[in-house]
Amino acid sequence: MATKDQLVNLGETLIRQGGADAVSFRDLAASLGIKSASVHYHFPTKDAFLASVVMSYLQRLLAALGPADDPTETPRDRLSRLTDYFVAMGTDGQGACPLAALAATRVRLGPLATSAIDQATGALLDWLDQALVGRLRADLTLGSLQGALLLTALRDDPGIIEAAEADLLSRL
Amino acid sequence: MATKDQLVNLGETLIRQGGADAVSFRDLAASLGIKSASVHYHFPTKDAFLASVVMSYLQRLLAALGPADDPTETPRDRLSRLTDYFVAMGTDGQGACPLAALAATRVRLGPLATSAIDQATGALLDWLDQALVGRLRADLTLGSLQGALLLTALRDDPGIIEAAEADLLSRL
DNA sequence: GGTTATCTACCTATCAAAAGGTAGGTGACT
DNA sequence: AGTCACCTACCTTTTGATAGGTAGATAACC
Repeated sequence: MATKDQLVNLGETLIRQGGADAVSFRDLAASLGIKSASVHYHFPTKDAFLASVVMSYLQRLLAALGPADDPTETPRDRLSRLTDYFVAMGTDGQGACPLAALAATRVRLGPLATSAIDQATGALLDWLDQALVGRLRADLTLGSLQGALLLTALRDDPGIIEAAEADLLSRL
Repeated sequence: MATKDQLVNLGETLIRQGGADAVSFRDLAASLGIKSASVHYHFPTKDAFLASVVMSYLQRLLAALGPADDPTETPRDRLSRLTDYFVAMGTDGQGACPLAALAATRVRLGPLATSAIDQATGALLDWLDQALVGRLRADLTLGSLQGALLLTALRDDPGIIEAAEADLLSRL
């Protein structure tokens, strides 16, 4: 895997566990056996790095979610792909959703990271809005998952995110 | 108001907006017109300060919630006091719940802050558990509110936390 | 083919800023 | 005399960032 991708993946893990300030260019570099100055070769600023992590996460998530308007699927089919993704995050013990972790420190983020988070959240809400066709509110659905995942990490209890999935699917 | 209380209140605001790393002893001191060394007079370490902020928040919240076992009240009466508190936080434009903001950076917190967060979350879940008498899951209820409040701050849309309140109350 | 230029992905060395924390002092009030 | 609530003055560590250099690969040119 290319160094750049390794940096992004490592960054996502660290962000999920401790937010934006849990990742430093020195720590990132040390984990890969390079120097911190070399990280600046791939990402000019930390702001740009955080934005890359967010966009990488968004791309992967959207790919896992698939189309939101496939007429052969039910809203439940589509929603379950999102909840499954969140359950997987709650089960791997690596913390909350990177979006939630960064959102909690939003005033400290630069313009690129802020914009990436807005874009990612918007894209996710748009997908949900289409996928649910009005059966549930997109924002409340996403909020329930984010909150449950946060509590899952805090209490170290994957049962919470699993229960959140069951609850949401039962309401469709 | 005593300096110590002013520090705690200011800290809570900053934490709600940007997490633990958004508050520095220097900034706190400057806001009150004192020096950073003087903050150490009131709180030996930052870890202790964060723990104080959490416990102060918990006390205030529990006082607003009142008893969870008053037989003259319905579960809805009790839950609405919690949701009202979250709606008020979502409306003041000062960010998410301090517990959520700190939980997102949990790996960077010291032992005192970590323990305070665990204690506060536990107390809140216990209260909810009693208040809801099994009608809703305490953890999912709290998670929904935390997630909705996070999204409210992120989207700058108080309508989200208000909808979360309405949704929860409608399920009782 | 051999020279030259450019690009890639790192390096060393260094900087300034911000952070938490400590030691010891000072004036005021009890 | 002693305590309270502050102060000055420092220290160390960590941080993001920059300047400039280098080995190797690739491409361009004659």
